[in-house]
Amino acid sequence: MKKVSESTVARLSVYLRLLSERESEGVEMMSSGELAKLAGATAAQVRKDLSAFGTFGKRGLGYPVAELSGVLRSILGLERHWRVALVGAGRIGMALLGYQDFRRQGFPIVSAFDADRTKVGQRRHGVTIRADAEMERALVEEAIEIVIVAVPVEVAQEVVDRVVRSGVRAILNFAPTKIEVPAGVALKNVNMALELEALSYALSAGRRGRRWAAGARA
Amino acid sequence: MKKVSESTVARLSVYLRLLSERESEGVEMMSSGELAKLAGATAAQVRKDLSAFGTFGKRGLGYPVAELSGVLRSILGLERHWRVALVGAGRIGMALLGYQDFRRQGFPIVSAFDADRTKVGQRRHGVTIRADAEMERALVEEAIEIVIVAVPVEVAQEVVDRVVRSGVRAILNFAPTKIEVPAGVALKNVNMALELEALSYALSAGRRGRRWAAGARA
DNA sequence: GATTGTGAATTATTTCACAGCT
DNA sequence: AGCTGTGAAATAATTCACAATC
Repeated sequence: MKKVSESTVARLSVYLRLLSERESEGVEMMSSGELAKLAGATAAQVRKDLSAFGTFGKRGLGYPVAELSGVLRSILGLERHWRVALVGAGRIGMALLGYQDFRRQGFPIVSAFDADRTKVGQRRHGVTIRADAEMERALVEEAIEIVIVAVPVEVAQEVVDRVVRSGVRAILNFAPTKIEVPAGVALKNVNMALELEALSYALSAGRRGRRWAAGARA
Repeated sequence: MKKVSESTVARLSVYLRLLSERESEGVEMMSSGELAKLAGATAAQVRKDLSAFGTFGKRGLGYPVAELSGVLRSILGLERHWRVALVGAGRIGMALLGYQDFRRQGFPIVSAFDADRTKVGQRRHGVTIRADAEMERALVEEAIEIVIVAVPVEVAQEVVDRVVRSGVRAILNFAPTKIEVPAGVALKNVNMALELEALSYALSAGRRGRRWAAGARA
């Protein structure tokens, strides 16, 4: 089994989305070229990405759409649901709580916590917000597997440390700050400020007449 | 002027945040090593990143914090405010409207649009939501420079096309789909589903005993 | 003595190109 | 004939290592 880069994993998600669409349209086979075109990649890249996990295509024909969807779903661990908890029920947290797509895609938010007394006890989208102090116990008892951290920058690292100590091994962080996690814990960041700044750079660099990469990391 | 990769630009944002913090604490000089440690990079990388834009350090001493902050702010185009509009006032869009940090960081959302009749006319966080049909004209008249697209996947490309035709050259897309923009238009994506799937992959791969990159793209 | 700036070396990622199936 | 799977080649990103400078 080869080592797999983060960009490869990101592309697999994209491929899966496209394959699922086509599958529901009744398409049965798809070539690496077609898939690449839709995904904004090259045919060779599609094949290399897949080749890290096995050989799924039929030479001369392409890939069986339904089968490959299944394989990708399995590789990405999307055949099951993951129990997700939310820490921090501010504006972003609340919006995520209401975002039904997460549930549909296999990431139901089953618990939510906040340090703000006035928020505790409120029920939102089927989840009752509980006190921050109850977090550790609940994460363990409810077998939470992924935690979404949407707390202010100042407390983000501290909250992550507590989450990690509770045995959670996957964290999605929305706080715009560098978070440290021990090896064996997966961390992903969503940093909107960073993306806006990259746009600001592109606009400024453009005006200065410098060429820049119009980034398309999906 | 060397070409600058997207990851370099992302790191510049991180450096700037750290430098600003230290600056407010009264720190005057900082070495590439210190900065790297805080940023989760290497000293050489910090120096390489900066060297693409000029030479700002003093050998034997490090970098003057205040000066370098200023330089980075200038490089990233953060010395000015950018006029931002929001298209799509659903859960995510509304949350972004209320997110005061954007305003504070120089990205005030000055206009918002939605196709939903019932939302039009509502005032939220100082911005009145207007009809989708008014978008093109408003983007031009109000000299909007960055548009945040938070509409459903099905209409995202279409909305982006309209935005681009209105002369906007920077787009932050929240719809989890591949968006095409012409050269000269900067596009950044925030795709929470993708990040969750990467976490799912990491958890699954971990269980399978495969090593994986616990990605820390900030 | 410490730290920068930067070519050279290394490592990672992407693309090429073609033998091998269907 | 068409398309995959994959080594080899090309390109990109990162790290090394050291002369230059403060």
